[in-house]
Amino acid sequence: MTDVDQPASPPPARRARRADAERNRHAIIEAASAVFAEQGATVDVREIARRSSVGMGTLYRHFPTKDDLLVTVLEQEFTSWLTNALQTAAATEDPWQALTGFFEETLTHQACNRALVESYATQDGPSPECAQLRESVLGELLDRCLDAGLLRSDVTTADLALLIMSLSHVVQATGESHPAQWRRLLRISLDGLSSRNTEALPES
Amino acid sequence: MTDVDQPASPPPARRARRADAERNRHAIIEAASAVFAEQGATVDVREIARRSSVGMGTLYRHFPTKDDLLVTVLEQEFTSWLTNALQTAAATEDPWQALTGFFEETLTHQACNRALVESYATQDGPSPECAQLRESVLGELLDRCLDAGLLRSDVTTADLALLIMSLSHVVQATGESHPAQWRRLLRISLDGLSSRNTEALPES
Amino acid sequence: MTDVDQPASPPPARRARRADAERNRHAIIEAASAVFAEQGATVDVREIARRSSVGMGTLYRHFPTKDDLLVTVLEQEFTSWLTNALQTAAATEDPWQALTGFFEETLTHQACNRALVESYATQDGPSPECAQLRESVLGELLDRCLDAGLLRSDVTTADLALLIMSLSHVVQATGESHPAQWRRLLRISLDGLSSRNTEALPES
Amino acid sequence: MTDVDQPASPPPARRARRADAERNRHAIIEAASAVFAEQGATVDVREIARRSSVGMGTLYRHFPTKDDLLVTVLEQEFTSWLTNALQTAAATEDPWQALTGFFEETLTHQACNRALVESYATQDGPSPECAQLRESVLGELLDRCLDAGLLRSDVTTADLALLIMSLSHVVQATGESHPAQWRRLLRISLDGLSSRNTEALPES
DNA sequence: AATGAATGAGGATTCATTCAT
DNA sequence: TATGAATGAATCCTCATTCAT
Repeated sequence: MTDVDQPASPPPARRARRADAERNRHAIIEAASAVFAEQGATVDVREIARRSSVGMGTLYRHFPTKDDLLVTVLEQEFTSWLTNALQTAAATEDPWQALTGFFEETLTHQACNRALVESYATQDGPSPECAQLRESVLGELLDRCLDAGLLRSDVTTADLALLIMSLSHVVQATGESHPAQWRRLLRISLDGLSSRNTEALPES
Repeated sequence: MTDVDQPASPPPARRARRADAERNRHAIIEAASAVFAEQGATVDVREIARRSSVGMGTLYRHFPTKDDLLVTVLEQEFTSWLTNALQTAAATEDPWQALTGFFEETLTHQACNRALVESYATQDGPSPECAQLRESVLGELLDRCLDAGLLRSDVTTADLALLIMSLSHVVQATGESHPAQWRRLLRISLDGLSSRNTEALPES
Repeated sequence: MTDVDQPASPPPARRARRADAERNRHAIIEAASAVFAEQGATVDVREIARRSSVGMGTLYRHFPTKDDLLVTVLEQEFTSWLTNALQTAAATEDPWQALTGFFEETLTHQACNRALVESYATQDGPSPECAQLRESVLGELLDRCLDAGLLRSDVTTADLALLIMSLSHVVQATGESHPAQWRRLLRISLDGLSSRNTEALPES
Repeated sequence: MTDVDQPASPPPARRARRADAERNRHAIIEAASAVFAEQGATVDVREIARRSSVGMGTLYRHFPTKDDLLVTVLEQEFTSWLTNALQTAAATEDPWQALTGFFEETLTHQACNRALVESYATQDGPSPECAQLRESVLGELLDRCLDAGLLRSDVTTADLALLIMSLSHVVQATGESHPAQWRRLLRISLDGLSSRNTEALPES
């Protein structure tokens, strides 16, 4: 009776293989994530293979190109970042606090990720999906603040995105030597966004 | 006495060599400056040799390392930038105008210089001398504004330097697609610096 | 006795396995045949596995080496070619017609088979059996023509075999751009074989 | 008096360098020629570098691509082959003898050159210039024979070119084991070309 | 002092074959 | 027995730097 609907006790070999491969894939992404973060996007692919204890062939089976791997890693980092941020923001009642917290957390996290920050240079995110997700997160945060009259009325999500990008570079540059310095810049920027400033921003 | 004013008929070979060498050095720096600006610090050294119409040997005689050349170029760009900025600032009566003008000009100029902006990532200037020079320029601008009560009283030159760095990245990233976007960020940042914001900045 | 005609309700696993294996083997050969023909002997083995819907392991269980597979495919193609040719020839009364028909058909068929034509480069057939079979087919055709006094008396089967080989390369090289060109060369060669030419061929 | 117009006794360094580089270039081509001939176009570039006692960089300085090197080698071999053939043909009074001799020599030479023969598979010569040159040599030989009424009147240079190609493969395949066999095929083909055969060739 | 050719260690990617499930 | 993931040596090409002339 209790066995009804229970899938076959010894899981099919197919599954097992898949699980192993999936584990490898994860190991690769994990290693790549770490290595890219530490050394930037120019690292030797072999370093990633080594760290994930995987042969070159395996790596290239999962990611046909170094760049594919990089994009995958960045997408994942982006997504997890934004997903977390969304939850945290949703859990925060005060709109201003939500916005501030989002910046704090974002910058704290991206501090030591070279590849992530590098990626800002060429695009505005690793993929359209990520850009879209970021757009919606920023839109949410922005709207709440705007509705509460806390921000200049003409601030856009693009402004916020660029703010993150530029402050990320600050975090990266000062991280080791002056780990707290970027918070001053953040404060300055946030103060500049506040509705206390009434003059219109220039057209983009 | 008799030698005075005698331009030796066969001009001293030494001097000629020197002049030649100096000309070469200049050509290399000029070319490197352009190439680094266009393509970033990763360009092939041969491209620089080609553009300066100089052999590799000559290039390496003047600059024992690619990095030496890069540093020299950056130093020069830094210096000329800051020197000009100093003059312009001195010629501007209004302290606030001096500060904003400085940012405007700086960012406009560095927009298309990839290597220069890249260089912010690793250090806060190519050399201590440059850092010192920047320090004094920023100090000058800052002090005038502080004296006039235009800025938050706890803003530092380090803050200003990082602001330039962060906005430079914005300029670089948006330059092609949205050439005017960075001015919005600049306005936001400057507003955030103004003494209208009374709260103290966090300790660095 | 009682067992006769009884299709054992649970069909013997052994036999089923065998049948499956045989089916796989066929699928592999079929796919390999197509792929080798299209792309030559250098194709990735994975392409063959893919096209035969079989895993790499299965493929390598049946053929321990890529080359084994290639040889098997070539043997089969050789055999079927020669078997057909033998039948056609037997059904053709006129000896000369039989010979020319053989060449026509052979070359038409091998036109698009890259691996087959490539294979001529290294050996004179994929296996001794094939060589033997070809020998007998060519011998048959040759003898009938010789008996009828249609060919130079010192033409050998080796000559005919090499003629096929050489014309196959022509077919391959001109197939796409000048699909009819090889028939000119064939005519020339056949005319050169005819007994109209009385001079002896050089010793090999 | 005798010194007038004499270039500077010690040849300028520039020349020396050039000469050395030229020597290297020649060494590379020589080595590549040998290696390609022996092992075909798929050899490792390093083997060529090794045999020419040159670093990889030097090789790639002279030939930006493995294929460039191959093409250069083939062009050179083609050109020298055809140039020689042209001279020999011009020195041969009898048109038929000229044609025969051309085939003999050509096939004897290309016997052991794998890459050269391979090259026929994809194109009809390494470059348009070579094709043109071959066209003119073959045209010359052909016309003389046609004028003398020795060949079928509808034989074309394209027929001759394909004949060379196809017989080259024969030479290659039989070279080691039956070094004289190809001459039989050659004789057969030439006999097939002779005006003794009056039937028209099929349209191409 | 100038030239530019030479060097060779890397770096990304492929593919025949093996092996755990 | 079938599967397809894993392996890693091999391959083409680049580029900072050195060196003979």
